[in-house]
Amino acid sequence: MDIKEVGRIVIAKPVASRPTCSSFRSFSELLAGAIDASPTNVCAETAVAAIRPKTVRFKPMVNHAPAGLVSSPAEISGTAVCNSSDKVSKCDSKSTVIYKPLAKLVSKTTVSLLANMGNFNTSHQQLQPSVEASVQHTNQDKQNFRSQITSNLHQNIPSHVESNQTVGPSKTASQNLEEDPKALPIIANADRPSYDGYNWRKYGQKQVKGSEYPRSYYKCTHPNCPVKKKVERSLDGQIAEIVYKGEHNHSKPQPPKRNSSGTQGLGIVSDGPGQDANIPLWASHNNEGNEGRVENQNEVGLSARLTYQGNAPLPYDPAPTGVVNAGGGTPDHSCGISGECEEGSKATEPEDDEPRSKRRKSENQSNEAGISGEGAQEPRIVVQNSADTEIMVDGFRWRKYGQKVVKGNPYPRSYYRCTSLKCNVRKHVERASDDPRAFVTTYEGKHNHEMPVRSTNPVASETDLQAPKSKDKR
DNA sequence: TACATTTGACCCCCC
DNA sequence: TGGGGGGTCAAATGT
Repeated sequence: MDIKEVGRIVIAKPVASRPTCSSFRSFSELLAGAIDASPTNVCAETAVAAIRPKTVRFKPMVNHAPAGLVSSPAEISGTAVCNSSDKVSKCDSKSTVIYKPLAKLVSKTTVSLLANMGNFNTSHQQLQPSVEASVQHTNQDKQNFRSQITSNLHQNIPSHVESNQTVGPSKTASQNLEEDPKALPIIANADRPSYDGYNWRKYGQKQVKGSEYPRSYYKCTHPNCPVKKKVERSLDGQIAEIVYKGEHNHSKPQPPKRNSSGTQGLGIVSDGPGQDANIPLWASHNNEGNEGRVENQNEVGLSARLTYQGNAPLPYDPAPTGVVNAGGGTPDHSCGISGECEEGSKATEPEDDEPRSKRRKSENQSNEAGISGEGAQEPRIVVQNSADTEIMVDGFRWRKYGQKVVKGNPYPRSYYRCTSLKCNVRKHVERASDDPRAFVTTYEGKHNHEMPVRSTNPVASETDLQAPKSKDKR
């Protein structure tokens, strides 16, 4: 334990003063002692990094995937110990800290998210397996809902990795870690892929009326790409809604390629630029920049939603089944993850490209509120396809147990419940009555379990997740 | 030094 | 037509 303590100190405070402790041994030694099983070499390297007096920024550390995610001292403390290859599960994303000795901006939300992500593997060694798994999974998903897989292979790759429970991300998704690009180390260089697979630059933030939290505005960093998105947070600081505007005129940025060592590409930057946001990649794999609305449940119990304004279908959230087939902008979205193509066809309608920014938002909000109210009433549900629909969205598995046309909305509302035992979380998804392009998902309850698939944890972009900053910053 | 983020101010749209 | 609010710009600031 002592050793552990020592290691903690070193990592957390890579200051020159540290060596004063007479009892200190070299970091590598300590590590070696603490971790018998782990390869000494690795430890040594880690130690060096930790001790390095100067602050090492996350960006460079692309290889250490979850690095940015963890910043809490506790996590940090675990880093040294965790490097042992055998203790992957325990180490999780903590190792990240090593690269970020300094306290970085991590919102409470992020912290909680991270906590939820406890299982998320952090060290690249550990990650590698899971990452690959994720990638494979991703590819599979793609195949499931994409016809143009070949051309777009890169698009989904980042998604899963990123996808960690964000928000919410959320970034939510969030991812979740979508929000603070800075905190989200991986892949966060010039290109900061968010959970939706694209790179965003924040160009504005504004306090919106009626919202306690600021709305963040992002632009796709791809040259000449007109796509923008705005991320809103709910009262609890979680990403509540992400609205995309415009269509990407390019494919998703090539995700960092993982070399044989599997070090690269581990990082997932939440949209937020993350942060954004936070919508989990998995949820947005198909989010090819189009407009539509998706939602991400970064935080359990959170009612977050993702909206696309424009032609684009909403690929990522299977719930809005209709989205997938939307003929609009992105032709490549064949069927949703859930494979509910049929439903999609029902719900799908030709969508205009006309951006409806401002008004749309307020309208959607009102719709959402209305929806929530109805949901509470437990409307009679007509069960359809109850057996065949088990989908994974936002990192959780959902089973569709009903669909119903509710009053005031010509579009059917689909009801889903979490497939996890003992979990009573439910959600329903429907198109906004006044805007078929918008999907509103309402969650009820909180998950009492972790995400079934770690690799898909949404990571919210740090930026979006951050608590509203006071203007005194300057 | 370069780049990203922050944030006050301005512009535009809708009611 | 004016006011309010959302969206964007761009200088300042941070990393």
